[in-house]
Amino acid sequence: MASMKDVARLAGVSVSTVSRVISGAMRVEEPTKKKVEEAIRKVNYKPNLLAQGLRIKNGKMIGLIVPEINHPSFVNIINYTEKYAAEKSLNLVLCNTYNDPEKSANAFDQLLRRNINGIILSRVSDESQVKNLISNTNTPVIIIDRALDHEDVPNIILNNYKAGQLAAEHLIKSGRKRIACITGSQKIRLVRERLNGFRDILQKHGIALEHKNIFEGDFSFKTGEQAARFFLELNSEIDSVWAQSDLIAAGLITAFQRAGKNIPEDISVIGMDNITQSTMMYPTITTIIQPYEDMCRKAIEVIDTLTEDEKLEKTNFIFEPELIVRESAP
Amino acid sequence: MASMKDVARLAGVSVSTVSRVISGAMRVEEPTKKKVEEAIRKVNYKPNLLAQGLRIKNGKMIGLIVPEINHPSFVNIINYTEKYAAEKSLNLVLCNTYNDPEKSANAFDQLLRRNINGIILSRVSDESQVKNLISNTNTPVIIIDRALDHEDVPNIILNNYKAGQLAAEHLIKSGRKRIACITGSQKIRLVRERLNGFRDILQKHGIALEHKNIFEGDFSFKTGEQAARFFLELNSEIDSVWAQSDLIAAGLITAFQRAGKNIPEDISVIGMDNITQSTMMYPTITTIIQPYEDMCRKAIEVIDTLTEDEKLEKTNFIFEPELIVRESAP
DNA sequence: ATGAAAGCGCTAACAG
DNA sequence: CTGTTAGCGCTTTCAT
Repeated sequence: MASMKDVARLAGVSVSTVSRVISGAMRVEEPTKKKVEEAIRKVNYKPNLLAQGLRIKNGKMIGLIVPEINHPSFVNIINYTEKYAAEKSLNLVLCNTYNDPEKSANAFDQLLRRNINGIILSRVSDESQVKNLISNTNTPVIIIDRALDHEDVPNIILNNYKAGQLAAEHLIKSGRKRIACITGSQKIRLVRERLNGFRDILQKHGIALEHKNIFEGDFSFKTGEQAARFFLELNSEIDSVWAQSDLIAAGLITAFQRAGKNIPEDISVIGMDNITQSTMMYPTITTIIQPYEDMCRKAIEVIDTLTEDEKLEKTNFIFEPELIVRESAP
Repeated sequence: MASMKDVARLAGVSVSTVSRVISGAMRVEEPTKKKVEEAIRKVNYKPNLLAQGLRIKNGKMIGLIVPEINHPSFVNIINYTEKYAAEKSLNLVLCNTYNDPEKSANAFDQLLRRNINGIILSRVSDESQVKNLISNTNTPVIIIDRALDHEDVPNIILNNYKAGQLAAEHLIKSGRKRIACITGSQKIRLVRERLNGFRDILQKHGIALEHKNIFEGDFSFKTGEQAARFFLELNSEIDSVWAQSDLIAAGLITAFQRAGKNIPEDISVIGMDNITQSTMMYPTITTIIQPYEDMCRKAIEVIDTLTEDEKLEKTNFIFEPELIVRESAP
């Protein structure tokens, strides 16, 4: 790869002149500019990003740390983060932590050592540890998809209470009465918020969300299967379920079908996340959209303004969910 | 972030000494070594990777270029590539091209400008363009999941002919006679190879793969739906199908179910790829495994030995597929 | 065994 | 407007 020196020699100017025509910031005489540009073209010169990054302390990359790659929600986040990073000519470096605090710390370190522009943390599991990592640096860090009680750290989250409300309203509107809910771990704040929104709307319509109709698991397909088995064995008379993730919903639906139930006739199911898979089933899954694309765009945007040393007017960004009606709960 | 200079000052030695104790290559007196190590710990020093990368011309990263992120096969590749890269302390930088040649070229450039250790290209669409990109550099480039007729470029591929054979053998063994196949674009070599393997085995058992029972599309869910509609309208009497991707298989199955067909009783379906989703359906999809994990591990391994300036004994790595029997074709 | 000095490729004063 | 110089943080001769 050609370096700036090569270009300078070929154009008969100094490296600083080359640097100037590239940056475009300072004025350069037309003729010299032309010479330099031609030399650049001739040797197909592209500035070395490591040298540049070292010098200006800006690696032109953004780091994305997720606990799991092969999971539809994170795939969305990865996809959109890459998209909007690329739009700003930032490369995406992707780190998987497998929920392991040591791997998280490592990833964090590695990124900082690359003069990274900013780090996006997705679904961090251990709140205290994150605080530790973050406090050691002034590199922009932003949390997406899970709120953190920590001033200064920008949070990009969904209005999860509203999500629960949307689900409940739809079930009620379609005449369902014996309603169940399958949640992720209730240690997670957003899980409780979703549940509260769901319960409040039901209550408002005089329907109680019975304790035995709340099944707590994680956001996985397996949880959906387990929940279905649980309700079947209980001979529970539920006529509808809200699953707090589409993966849970998929697990539920297939397990119910296997047991001979018809979805949505016997039991209607609403999911959440609008993962790609939710349109690739029979029935397709009625779900609540998380506007991942908007959220990721905002994340990149925030990092960008923070990189320019500008202040952020606010540090919490809340996005609104939306219901999509499909076959599993018409 | 503390720099080497800070450590040196604190330990009362020169930067070169610090560098030496870190690299561990050269001998350093015990006492000085101790002092340096303590200083490192005290300021929590970590070498800056840009400076290091610039100096030794080794960015300690590997680049992965895919045409699409939100696709189960690529998710697998991303996942495993990250895993084995991380094991060697290499960061993964992920680039999405959307099958756009210009974006591909850009991604390629950006990576090279980062003194990247190696580039993994997945499912490149335009062969000629890739050759162009590759010939301009001596950075290791390896192609995964699609063969390229280009000496010097290591290829990591599946034995696709064998995959077709496995599918055919299973359908025949389970007594199916009126057999169909849904393929990706037959411009792609691996598609033709799969088809050949499939056809050859059928022929060997005296079963013809009729032309009207071959449906050509792409590897998508939509193709599966279209194919199902095609066979239904034709009132075709097929009793089994091999879909060249699980996504196609999923499209087929749901579309057939919607039309009242039972899978596998009426029509049995084999897919390919073993995507996560294939176990999350009812019925679960019988499929052909691509050993993505092994393939990605090999990719990293190849880049690693090429980075060490060692020669490669061979440049083509062929992996063997495996049949997994599940519900859709017992 | 250790330090001084050069240089990776770039940017940013500072002169002129 | 342009060239010279210093320096980002590191590794690697080259001396000692």
